[in-house]
Amino acid sequence: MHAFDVLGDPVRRRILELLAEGEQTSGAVSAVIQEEFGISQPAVSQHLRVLRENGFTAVRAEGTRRLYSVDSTPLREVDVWLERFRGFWNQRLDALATEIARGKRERRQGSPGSPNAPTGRTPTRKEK
Amino acid sequence: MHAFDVLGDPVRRRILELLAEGEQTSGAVSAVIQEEFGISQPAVSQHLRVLRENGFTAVRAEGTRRLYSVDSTPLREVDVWLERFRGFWNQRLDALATEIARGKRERRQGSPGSPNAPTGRTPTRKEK
DNA sequence: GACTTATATAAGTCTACGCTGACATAGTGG
DNA sequence: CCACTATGTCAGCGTAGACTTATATAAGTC
Repeated sequence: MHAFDVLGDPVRRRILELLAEGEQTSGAVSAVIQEEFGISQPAVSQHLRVLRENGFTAVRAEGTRRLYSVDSTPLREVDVWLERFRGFWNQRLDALATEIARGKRERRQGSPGSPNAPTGRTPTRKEK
Repeated sequence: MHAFDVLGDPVRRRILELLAEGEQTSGAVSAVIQEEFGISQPAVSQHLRVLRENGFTAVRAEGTRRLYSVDSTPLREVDVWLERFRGFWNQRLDALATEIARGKRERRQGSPGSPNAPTGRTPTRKEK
């Protein structure tokens, strides 16, 4: 299974965002996700299992609790996949700089269209 | 719709890989995808539409043909999302360097486990 | 106009996946 | 031992999305 297949779900992405901030109990993760996405504890647990089984998280027991931490190794796969597109970004930035320089020289045109601002936070399923 | 939602499908990822190599006709893309994934022309066309409508590709007409090119802007969203995990990669590399140095000093241990090699090419749905 | 090629769209089918409620298992403390 | 908390697992359900076949539309040729 490819990393993108795992990350194709907004709940799992959100879980990883939460774990990126630091190790957390299953219950704490579940509380946030239940609140944000309006799904049940077993649903969250299933997502945790997908992440665990695909290497995105590590888990250790502490009494009755399970503490989950992120394992970012599989995310390298995403980064590697992105590599083929990074050249395009640089080209577009170069083109934009050229356009701005031309705009300053000519002093007649309106401002160029601003690039898309990426989403700051993953939208919840409720918002879709 | 988040970029990861679009990229959560292996066909769409493969299409983008093909387009990253250069502009192509719908038909050419379709031929490769049909061969690799064993799906029909309309199925490929539907995926192209998802990509188009979510800004991942640009299309221009040339006679009866449609030429598709990649627009990598939405992929920035993926890159930004990845940002929070990059620190972890560096930590692991630092830890690995330390481990190797320790290994050389002690001269008694086997070689440390090698990191996961990322997949070179996206697996096809047939292979799953 | 009739025909061809190119490919997008429409309408219907099917199943994988994400969900649920119930409950099993593990651990703790009195 | 019992009651409780924590959370993973089970079994079943519903639907979103990926698929199909049929065909509409666009462009070009003779």
